Amino acid sequence: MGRTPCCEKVGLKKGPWTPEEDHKLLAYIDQHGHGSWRSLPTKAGLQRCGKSCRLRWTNYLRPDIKRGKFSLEEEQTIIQLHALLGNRWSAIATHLPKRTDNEIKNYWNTHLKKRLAKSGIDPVTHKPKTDAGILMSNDGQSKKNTNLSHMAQWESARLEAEARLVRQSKLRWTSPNERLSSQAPNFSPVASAPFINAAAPSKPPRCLDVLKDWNIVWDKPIGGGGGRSMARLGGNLELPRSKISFSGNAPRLPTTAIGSCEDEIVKEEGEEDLKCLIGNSTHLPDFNVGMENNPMSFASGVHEMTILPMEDAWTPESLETDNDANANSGTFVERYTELLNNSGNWSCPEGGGDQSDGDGNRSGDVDFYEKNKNYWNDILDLVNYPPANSPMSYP
DNA sequence: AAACGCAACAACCGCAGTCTG
DNA sequence: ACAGACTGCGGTTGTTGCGTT
Repeated sequence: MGRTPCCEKVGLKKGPWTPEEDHKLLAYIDQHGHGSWRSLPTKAGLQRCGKSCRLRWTNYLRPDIKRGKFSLEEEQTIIQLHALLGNRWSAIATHLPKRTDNEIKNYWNTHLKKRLAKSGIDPVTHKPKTDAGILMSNDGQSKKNTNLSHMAQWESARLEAEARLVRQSKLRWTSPNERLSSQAPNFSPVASAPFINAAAPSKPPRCLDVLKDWNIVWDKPIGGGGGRSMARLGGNLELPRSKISFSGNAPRLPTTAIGSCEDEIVKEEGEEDLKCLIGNSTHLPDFNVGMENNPMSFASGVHEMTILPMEDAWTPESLETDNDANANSGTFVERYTELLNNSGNWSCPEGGGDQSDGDGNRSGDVDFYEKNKNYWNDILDLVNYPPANSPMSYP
């Protein structure tokens, strides 16, 4: 289907906005609201197309925009969310109050991406560059290869999950009941989806579906290989694992160790922190999904996965102790920063601190779970109770 | 002081999804 | 159901300012 241009290009001004133009636009919107962007320029006396006005307003003139240097917390959030969401700037922006997607995108492209690259981390995949052997320790080539391989698998799982998410997201919103459910106050769409309500009417699920999908996909071992021996991702994280019965064609990936931040060589300012952040960014929770007993089998991916009542994923104590009380307190950044600060035992470990052997036998399982449980409870709170309109909770 | 290169940021472009008549 | 309008989004480009030579 052909599209007409958004506006008549002839005679319209392009390029940087002048203060006079800004003033006109501000004054008009202040008085009338923006209404239809197409008709706005004419009404406001601007020789601009509506799209240009909208962008100027959205990215620059809006009163609720914070400008200036990004804080460390904001940088952390961007990196973490970028690892999680990729170049979904609008989604990332919803968790950075008063920052626009355009600003975040620019900051990423001009600052963070370069810093990651200098740290030997591929800013696209958030994994060590393949030529970054120097970043690895002397533990041996096999470990290096394993780590890199696992990171690649992780990324593959992530992409796979996102692709399926996109394909199937529409299916989630087809029935009137679903639409009604989505209107429940203080519930993100994912949290208020009808199947969730049916399964757990009093509590939203504890899991961002993408995260769940990643874990489920990633968690399932392939071809034996010792099974799901390690859940340590990026840093020194190992997580309690779930057992999932696939009835469909969910992708199966091997599970091995992944690199930690222990092997850094580059030590420029901020880079160590960045590497650790990346390590954390791939720390995804594992959910005790309990598929064996769930009548809704894993037919084909995200859609089915979202059926699961995620209360099952956590211990009763975790449900009782941390979530509801804290679910909506504090901004995402505040809580995320606190989260990072409180997760030092895996965020950038000295010497790696591998919690698992290669055969899937782990020492200190319970302790580790107890230590990290709150971390993941918190992070799930963050994704389950996003700011209004947050795509973290589904479009 | 001028020229050049680079970084940072604003703005544009075009695609895709949604809305509406 | 369809077409056009509208909007959101991400990639890319253009401009500007600053530092270096």
